[in-house]
Amino acid sequence: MGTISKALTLLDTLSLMDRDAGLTEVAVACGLDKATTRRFLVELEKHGFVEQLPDNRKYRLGSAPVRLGRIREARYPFLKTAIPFVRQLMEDCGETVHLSEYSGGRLSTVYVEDSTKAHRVFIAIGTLLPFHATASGLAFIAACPDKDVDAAATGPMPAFTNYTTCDEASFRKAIEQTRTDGYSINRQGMEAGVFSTSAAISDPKARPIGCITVAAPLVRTDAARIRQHGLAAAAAARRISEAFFGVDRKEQAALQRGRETG
Amino acid sequence: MGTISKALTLLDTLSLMDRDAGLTEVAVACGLDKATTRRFLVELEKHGFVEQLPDNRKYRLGSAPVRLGRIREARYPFLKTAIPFVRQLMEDCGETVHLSEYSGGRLSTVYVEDSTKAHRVFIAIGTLLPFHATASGLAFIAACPDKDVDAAATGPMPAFTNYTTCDEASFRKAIEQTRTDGYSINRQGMEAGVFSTSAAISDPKARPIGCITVAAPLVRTDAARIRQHGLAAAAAARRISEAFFGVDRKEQAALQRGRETG
DNA sequence: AGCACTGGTTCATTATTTAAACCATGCTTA
DNA sequence: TAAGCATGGTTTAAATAATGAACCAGTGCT
Repeated sequence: MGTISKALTLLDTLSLMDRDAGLTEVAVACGLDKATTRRFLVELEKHGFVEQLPDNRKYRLGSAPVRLGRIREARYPFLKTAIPFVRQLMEDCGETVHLSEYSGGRLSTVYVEDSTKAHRVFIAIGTLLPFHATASGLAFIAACPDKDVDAAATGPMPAFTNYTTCDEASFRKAIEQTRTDGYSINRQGMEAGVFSTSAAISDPKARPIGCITVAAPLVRTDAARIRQHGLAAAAAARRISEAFFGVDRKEQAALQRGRETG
Repeated sequence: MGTISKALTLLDTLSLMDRDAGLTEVAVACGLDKATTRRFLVELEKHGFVEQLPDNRKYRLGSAPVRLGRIREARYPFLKTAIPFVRQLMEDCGETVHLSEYSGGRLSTVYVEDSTKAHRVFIAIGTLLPFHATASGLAFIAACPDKDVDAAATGPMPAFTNYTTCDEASFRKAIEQTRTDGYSINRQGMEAGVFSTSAAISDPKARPIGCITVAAPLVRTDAARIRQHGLAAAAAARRISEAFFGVDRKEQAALQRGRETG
């Protein structure tokens, strides 16, 4: 593995830790040598991707990503575009809705709109969504070309609960179902007591870029309601796609013009 | 320079380009070999920091930073805390107000609240703010220990306009003035026709972490008004600091408790 | 067809990264 | 108070990965 990959993996691991971490702690979490870890941390810190607290010398995620993230959002406002629809879907369903984006080979949660109900599902931003064990993953993969389905189907499928689908046949069946329905369903595959439905958000060439997912406590769901959530999610996904790629095209054109004349 | 630094510099250059760039374009912009550049881009893409458009093979900033940025903000909500005060300051002054953060050895703009006036100052998110040529940089450095002032004072000071202060003596004088006033002033040092005032936002141990800056067209300013903006900025900075480090401490404590008991 | 550009790849050379052993310091405990 | 131990941080020869000149292949233009 290249050095850059290692460093970015370190950054990733650090970002998934739920508190500031010491040097050795980071080292063991990444399976790297202490000296190496430190060199990485120092270099990452120089660019603001990591910061070391002056008080206790612990490390944490720095603020450079928020700057870059803002730049990206300013040019390619996926979140900005999607958030209103996420909120709307949450209000329509009354359940926690989350938005995920595909990036770096993985699907991860980038925004959550919490249900206002007392009994609700909690999801942390940054959560990774395995393809086989979540509604989001299923919806995403189902929207991909068959070769990606095959890759996912033949990869490892760790079980997170007793309900996780871990064999290829069931997985492929779920994909088929998702493709015919237009939305995916996952029943307690990732977390016990949670029932999710999801729909992929795709670009104009039908390449998926992320998905929008409704996560409800099992006790509040039945087949009819799930179907309702699923259809609502699919509709929201379609609307986000239109809004996003609509404005994007216009903006691209405007930028282009600006560049050519100025 | 280490490989990681080079890669992050590439990422940085890419983020500062105002459109998607081809391989060779990126390579020359970074002063790297084409092969190296490509290796970097591929590795960065694997982690979502860069994405290659399938249509024209051009590269652009990826979405991983927005995920990491969201994680950071969820834990350490600097923007979330500061934005209301930025907005308030904009309304009070009627001028564009921007918020900057120190990270990776540089001060950069992370948020902008545009004035509602037709004739106003425009600032792009991600803009780098040199210490000697901007009100923000001055405010920040003035809030640092003397050794940092010395480092900045003896470094190179490129001129951006005819008004930029480029000599050590004037720079030090400006720092002194800033320290006594509690806010900094910069008159056309970065851009002709722009007059800015800024105040540093510091942590409880008086270490600055960023600043808040009012940028007005020269024609709308006079000494009294500038002073007014400066004092307002200083007050806003203080309030942000209180709000931020107030909630932060509480959250830290809550997290700590959660960790210990669970 | 030929040219001038792209994006992308190869491979011997070269430089960086690695990790074991090391030091220094602060905290806990005997 | 002193010893022990965990922590952050540093050094080194050995191992590994980065480098870049030369290369191929595709595309659009003359």
